[in-house]
Amino acid sequence: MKKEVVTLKKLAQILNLSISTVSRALNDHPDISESTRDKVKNLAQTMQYVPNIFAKGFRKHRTNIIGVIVPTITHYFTTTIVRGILEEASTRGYRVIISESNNDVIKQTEMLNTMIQFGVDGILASLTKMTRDIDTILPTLNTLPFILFDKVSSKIPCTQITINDEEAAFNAVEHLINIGKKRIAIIKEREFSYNSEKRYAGYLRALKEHNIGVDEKIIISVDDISLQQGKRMTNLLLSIKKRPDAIFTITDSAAVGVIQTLKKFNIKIPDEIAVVGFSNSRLSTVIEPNLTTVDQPGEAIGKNAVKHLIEEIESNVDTITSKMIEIKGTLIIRDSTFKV
Amino acid sequence: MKKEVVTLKKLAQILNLSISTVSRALNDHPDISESTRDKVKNLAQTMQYVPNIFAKGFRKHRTNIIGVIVPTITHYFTTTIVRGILEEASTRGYRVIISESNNDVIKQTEMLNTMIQFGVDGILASLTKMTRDIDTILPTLNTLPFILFDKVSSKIPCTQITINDEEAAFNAVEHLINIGKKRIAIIKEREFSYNSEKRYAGYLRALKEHNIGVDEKIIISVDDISLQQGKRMTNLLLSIKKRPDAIFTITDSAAVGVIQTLKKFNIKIPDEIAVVGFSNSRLSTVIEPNLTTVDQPGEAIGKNAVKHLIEEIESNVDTITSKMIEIKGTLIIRDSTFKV
DNA sequence: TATTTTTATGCAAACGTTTGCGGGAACGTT
DNA sequence: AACGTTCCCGCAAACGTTTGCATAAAAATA
Repeated sequence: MKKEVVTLKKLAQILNLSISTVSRALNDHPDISESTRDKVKNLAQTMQYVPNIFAKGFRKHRTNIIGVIVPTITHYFTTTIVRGILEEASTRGYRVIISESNNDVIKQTEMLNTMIQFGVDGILASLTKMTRDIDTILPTLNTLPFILFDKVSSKIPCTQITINDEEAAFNAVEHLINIGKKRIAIIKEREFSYNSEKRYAGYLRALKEHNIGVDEKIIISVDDISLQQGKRMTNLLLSIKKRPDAIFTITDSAAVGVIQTLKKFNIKIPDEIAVVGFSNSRLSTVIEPNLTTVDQPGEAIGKNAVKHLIEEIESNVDTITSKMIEIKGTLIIRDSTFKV
Repeated sequence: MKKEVVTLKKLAQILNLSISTVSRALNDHPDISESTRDKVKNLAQTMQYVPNIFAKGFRKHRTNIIGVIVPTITHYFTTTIVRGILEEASTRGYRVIISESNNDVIKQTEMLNTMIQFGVDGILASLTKMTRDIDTILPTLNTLPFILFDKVSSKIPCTQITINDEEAAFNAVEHLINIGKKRIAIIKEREFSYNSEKRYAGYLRALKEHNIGVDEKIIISVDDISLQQGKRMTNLLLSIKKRPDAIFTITDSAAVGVIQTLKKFNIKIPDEIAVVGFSNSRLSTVIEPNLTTVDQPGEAIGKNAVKHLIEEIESNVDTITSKMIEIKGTLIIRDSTFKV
């Protein structure tokens, strides 16, 4: 069960060198001659020396671990981001510990704290819906490198990585206009959701640039966007006098709910009502008609987030200028808006 | 930027005690009087003392981190397991580092090694498809606590946690028989997949117990089961003389492919051909007709895995008897097999 | 050759914690 | 009064690394 553990001391004894020399040799310290460096490295290799991470972290106050907090780990889009994070972190020699806040602010702050006291080198977070509670985040900002991704908040001064929500939504709505739709409803979340607001802004801009009036009646805000809400809100939209001829939802799953209830009422998609979602989740090619949606490059977001976080971690300057980085999402046109 | 860090030494100075007394007080050592214990704990509380995890891990050879390796993190079912793992680990005071092997054996062993040398207390793994390469796993078995979940292998002597694949598949196929199907095809993976084999066994047992002959022609094995493979194999099944009247796929996404191509040929589901999947993924209620499938309690699997791993970690006996734990999956009957 | 500079190495402290051991004080027992 | 226990607590070593400083040997310079 017990393996003989190889330490610097052991290597030093065998080579008749001091511990410090061995340490420096392995770390490519310039003071060490090439010959001894090689000798040391060779022995380390053959004896399978692995540095004790704890002694190391203990000395250098570095753990090479980054913490990741996401609201919901079961969302497909989130997992693609996580994949990007894991990959980039791994190639850069960092480990990743993950927590799921379940959209619970209390949990989220707990996680922040345990991660910090645990000693992560930096934190990557996608926020809970209740971003109003930014006070719970702010203290960590000047404790360690901290970067937001996907679900971000403009009120928190740190670098943030998102997709170009506004622009992507603009493109989506413009596409609806281009196919002749004039009365475009939107199903979005309430003000607290950063992404939702951005997409809403894109929606508004598209209408404005094409001289289409805004009708509050077909702007639906829900607390918790979901497939079920998509269904309910569609019922609501169908009940008003002047029905919309297109529905843009800020989420694929809501769009699925929309389509399902439209079909229930035998409403032709896209002729009578077109539907656009957001995310390009796996559902979008399974629902019929296939859903026009915005593909979000999750892996790219994850990789970028890690890249910037590690830059902050490894830079020794104190003041870091926060950057806002937008990764481009692309509109994917399918049958829910475009009849072949 | 720099926070004054509170250490045992600092507490000791303030209280006029020795470092060791403070340490023991915080760890509830019986040698310490109640009064000083309280004093120490109070001060620690107010000064927000947090133990340096590295000094601690360095001393005790414990990290309170468990490593998790999964083949694909974007699968919904996997994420539900991960959710269970995260939750259970968190409540038990463990952190979780995750890696994704992408079904690459080389990567998988690399990850095992980096996790071990990093110092995790134990590892939870769901295997790559190529479980034939168990040699890459065996060495870690007597290095540290190791438990398999979901994608396991009977050839590896360690405790394993799965759902009751055989039984669940049996139930699924029996259900098909009960609704009058007599010629039931199966789309499965090749022999290397443990889950697939188990489900296949359940399929065979159901046929046998109901005196239905086995026809090799409608037993389809593929290397890499997926939606596309579901489509292709359905085409193949439709091309043979005596068509099946039901198709059981060991995966939901393959079942979706099956349904999509059946619909393309205007084959009535379930009247002409019924379809059953496995997983109860989100797709199963979006595809039409809704898919009959087996719900797998991912969270329960994750929690159980963590529970047993931590038991192994914290038990000090050397010899651990491996257990095989099966979590029950339940058949969910929907429109793809049952006409309302 | 004497002196300075360069090169290569070793010594020892430090990081924050845990823990075996030793011992003083208080108490109870003869 | 002398002894043995029990109860608390402190000393100091140890874990494996890194690193500032010192220093011996070699090389370069005068």
